[in-house]
Amino acid sequence: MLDDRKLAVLRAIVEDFVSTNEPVGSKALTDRHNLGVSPATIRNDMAVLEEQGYITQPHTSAGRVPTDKGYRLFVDRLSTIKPLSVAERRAIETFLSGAYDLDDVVGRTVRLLAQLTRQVAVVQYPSLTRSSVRHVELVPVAEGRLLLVLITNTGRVEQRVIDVPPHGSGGSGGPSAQSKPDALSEESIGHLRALLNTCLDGLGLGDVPTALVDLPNKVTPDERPLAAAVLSVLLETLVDKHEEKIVFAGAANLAAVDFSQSLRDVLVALEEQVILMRLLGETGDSSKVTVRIGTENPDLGLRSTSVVAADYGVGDLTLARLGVLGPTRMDYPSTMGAVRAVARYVGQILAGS
Amino acid sequence: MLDDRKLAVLRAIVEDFVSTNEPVGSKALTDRHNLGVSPATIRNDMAVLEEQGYITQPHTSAGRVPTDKGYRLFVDRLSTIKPLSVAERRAIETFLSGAYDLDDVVGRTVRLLAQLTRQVAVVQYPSLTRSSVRHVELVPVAEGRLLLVLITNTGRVEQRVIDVPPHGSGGSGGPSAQSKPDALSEESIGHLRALLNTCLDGLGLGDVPTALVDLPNKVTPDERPLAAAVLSVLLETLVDKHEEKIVFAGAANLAAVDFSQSLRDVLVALEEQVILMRLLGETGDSSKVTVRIGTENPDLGLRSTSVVAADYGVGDLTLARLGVLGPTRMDYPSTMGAVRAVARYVGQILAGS
DNA sequence: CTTGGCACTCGGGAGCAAGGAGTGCCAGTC
DNA sequence: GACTGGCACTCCTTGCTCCCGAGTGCCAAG
Repeated sequence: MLDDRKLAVLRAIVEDFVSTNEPVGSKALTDRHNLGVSPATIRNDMAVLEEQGYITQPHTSAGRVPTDKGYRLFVDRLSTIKPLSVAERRAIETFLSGAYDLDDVVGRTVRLLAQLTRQVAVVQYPSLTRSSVRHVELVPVAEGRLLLVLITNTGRVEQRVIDVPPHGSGGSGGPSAQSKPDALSEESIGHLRALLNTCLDGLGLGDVPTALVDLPNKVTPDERPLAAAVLSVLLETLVDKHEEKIVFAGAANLAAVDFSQSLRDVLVALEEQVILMRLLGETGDSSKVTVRIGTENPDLGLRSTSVVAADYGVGDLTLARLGVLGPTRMDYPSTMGAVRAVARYVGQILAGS
Repeated sequence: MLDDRKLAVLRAIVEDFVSTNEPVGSKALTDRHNLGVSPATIRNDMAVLEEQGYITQPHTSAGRVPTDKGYRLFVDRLSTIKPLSVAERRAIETFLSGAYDLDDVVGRTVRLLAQLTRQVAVVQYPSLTRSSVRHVELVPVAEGRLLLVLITNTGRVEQRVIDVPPHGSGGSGGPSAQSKPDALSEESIGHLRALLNTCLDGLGLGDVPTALVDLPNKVTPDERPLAAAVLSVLLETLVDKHEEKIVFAGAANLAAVDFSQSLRDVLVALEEQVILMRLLGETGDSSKVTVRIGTENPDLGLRSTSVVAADYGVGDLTLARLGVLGPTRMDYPSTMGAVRAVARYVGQILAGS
């Protein structure tokens, strides 16, 4: 259906259009690529490509522009991911290895990716649900107040304040709870802390609720209100934070491209966590870069943008996704190379810290 | 120099131009405001205002537009801050009181302010240097690794990983350090934790370094490497985090305004922490809303934007600044009202948690 | 199947005229 | 002396036509 030369023509059209941002005509094609045939022949090929929906012309008497379908074919069959230069790799490595906590890793990653691709970068925080408990800490901060700190193996630290009722109030408090004036004694807290850590150490966050159902039965009646309060906040933390955090950088790069009128839509999408999540898409084949082109995106306002994304994680464990958002008219091979490289390095950094 | 009527004319010009975004002429003025005089009189007044530099005309035969100087006079003498409606106040209160940690407070605040003003909101995280230590926690997370958690009275939580050399290595290690196989025993950590907390509790962060200079002398020789490692990381944390974090939201609102060509400059500024810091400006009179108009801004790319900012804090203590960035053609009274209100509520929320 | 030639189609830019908004100025009035 | 109506003037904006050029589609010939 499409012989080799027609594919070569399509590839040439995509490459030329990406670099010049102008509809490309048959003459320009034969000039810039030595295809060995005359413009007239190219015209015939282009007519076929247009009929099949791979290219289109903005108006009669203008050159051709790839359609989403054309870009798709280009990405799938006509191009290979372009690896980064040695200098770029080294820059990534040194830049990322200077980070000292998770916020910093994510922040540096997103800025790096934006600068590397000259587009908008998006990075999702490592998922809570896929990581496991490394440590739980309880810290008294004031009268009747505790701070719960949850540390995961991915370096994420969650903190929440717990209000502990003075004593006797609440639902299931036994009569003996009133015998002691203060249930927040150092011993009670220490006991509970030890208990939590032995119960939960190394456990996946998804398994925490089941592991803790009978926690109140494992403590003395005195400590029961405290345990109940801690338990409820802990579970709440796991649920609340399930909605994952996501950040972006490089919005200024959008202004460089000519985004017709939809720039506003893109900015709106960037500020809506939910939309961004959907854009990055589901976790796919690990270590595979995925591309969503134009109308393949779930969002209506982003009809003319593409998303290049990949999973990242440590070892076999996928933690989250990161990617790049730009115009459909994008240098896919380079962008895919940058995304893949950054995803790998982030995994390494997270594994090392 | 400028009689009352001329001031009224200037006020009317600013108000009309803000709402219509079109140069305003003498006819339109007499139609929309009953100034009690004819267009011809207004024209004379406008000629004077223009001569003095308060207004200008884009081209002959167009209406007048306020200059930065004109806006300045308007803000300083011709307008009063417009308080929010009851419904708006209530919305702020309920929206902010749902927050559960500092990140969430700041995140909600910036989104709220952006939505309220329909512009770009900027919020600086509460300054570390101005807050005080509420608690220090040490948590062993792995062989030879500790997590240091620093909790401040403003709800900020800083965490850093500490690598503790196994034993004997490092500079000042005495020979006796080798007698014990593991300096990270529970007792050592507990001891150091207690020591840190008694030394630092309630101390301003700026005073931490001096309070800790002789920490190594207060512990047993065994614990000295540990203490030194913790100390150095703690001090480093205070220094590093001095460069304060700042976030923005509402970039999509920029697309609504017609920002000539400088949209890119604005986006660049928003992504540069340093520039944003400078824009918000120095802490001024507490509880006073400050306005920077157009060229009064330090940044060249923001010649046509204004910044409305205010301090926020708990009680008399100023913690940081927040504000709004928009075109010079902005509804100053309403924006100032929103900024002031949000700053107050954030203070209350921070005081309560 | 490829090629050169040729007529055709549009979009974009230049040039021009009409329309309109707004000003500045002047002489007259209260 | 301050305000007002009138009037000429400026210059932006809009709509229009015309022309040019890039690029195509088709056809007949190699």
